[in-house]
Amino acid sequence: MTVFSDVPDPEEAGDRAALRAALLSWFDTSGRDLPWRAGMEGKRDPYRVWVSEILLQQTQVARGLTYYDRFLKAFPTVQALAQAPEGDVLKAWEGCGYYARARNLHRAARQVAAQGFPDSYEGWRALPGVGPYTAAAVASLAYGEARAVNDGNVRRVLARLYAQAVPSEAWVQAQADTLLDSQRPGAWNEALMDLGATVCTPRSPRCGACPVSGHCRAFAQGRPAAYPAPKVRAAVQEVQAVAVLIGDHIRAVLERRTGSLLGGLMGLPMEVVGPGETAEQVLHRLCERLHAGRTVLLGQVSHTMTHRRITLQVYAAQAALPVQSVEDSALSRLDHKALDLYTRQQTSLFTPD
DNA sequence: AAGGCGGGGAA
DNA sequence: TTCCCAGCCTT
Repeated sequence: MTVFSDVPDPEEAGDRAALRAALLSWFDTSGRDLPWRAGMEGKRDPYRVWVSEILLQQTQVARGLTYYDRFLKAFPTVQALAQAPEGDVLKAWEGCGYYARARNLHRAARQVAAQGFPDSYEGWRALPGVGPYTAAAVASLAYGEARAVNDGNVRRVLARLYAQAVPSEAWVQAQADTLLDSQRPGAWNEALMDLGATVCTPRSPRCGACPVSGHCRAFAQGRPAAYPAPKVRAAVQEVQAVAVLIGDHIRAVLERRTGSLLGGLMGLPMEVVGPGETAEQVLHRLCERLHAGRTVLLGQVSHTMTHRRITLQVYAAQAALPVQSVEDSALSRLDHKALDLYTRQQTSLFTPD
């Protein structure tokens, strides 16, 4: 069937070739200059590419830049990372979130230090913390393997090119595989992601600056921002908790958190207020466990973590327990907020309202 | 297939 | 506020 209008058909082979050429040409002149992109195309340093990809999972590039520099200064090679204690690795990651990334990266570095770097998608995929996206990124960028990445940028760009409101993971991967430029897989993957991050942005895409708007169905429809449809997200859960500060904001009693939430980090002794419980009861339980006495309320802090909003009552207490250096420990933002109350409390003693 | 996992930027 | 960010792992 012949189409007489000038509506683009990005699923046609000739159009795909033109689209590849246009996007790669744009990338060669307008791609981002990022520190982990040093080295020859398709032959980058696997360690640096790997670290950057883990850091950038669910983390914007602007933020990743700071941590990349900090992390590589602390652990310049995979051997240095493998030999470091986990606490040091988490300290370098402190504030970046999703701390399982750091712990998995550390575990994987110990495997790589012993066995060498994998040299294929499948080999990378077997390392902890390396999923389909990261394996494809490292394989294409450091080894020149023809693997298409599928991340949030790729999903959005492809959803718009094909006007697909609800693109499934399988659909995105299939389109990305078909569109991949097998001659320059690394550059192609970066080009698609750069386009998504700088031009084909979520809220207000800059279609006037887009090198492939002529191939885009969403643009032809005049409503690029309608694709993809927003994802349904779980409601934020309210959580009440109680913590005690034994010591001060420099040295305090800290416990290692276990489980999936903030697991591996250190923090103030803390307990959640369960249903049907009062904060007073939880404080009492906490003090019994620590053999602590003489509590005084320091204040309250709140902290939102995507899926839950934590309201924390913080009490100063005294107990015969060893304190640790706050500066040398990896703490969550929530614990730093709680520790900040100590400084405010001291100040207010001298400058009452 | 769905939910959990941090913290912050942009609109 | 809302939505999203170079995703991965567990259930």
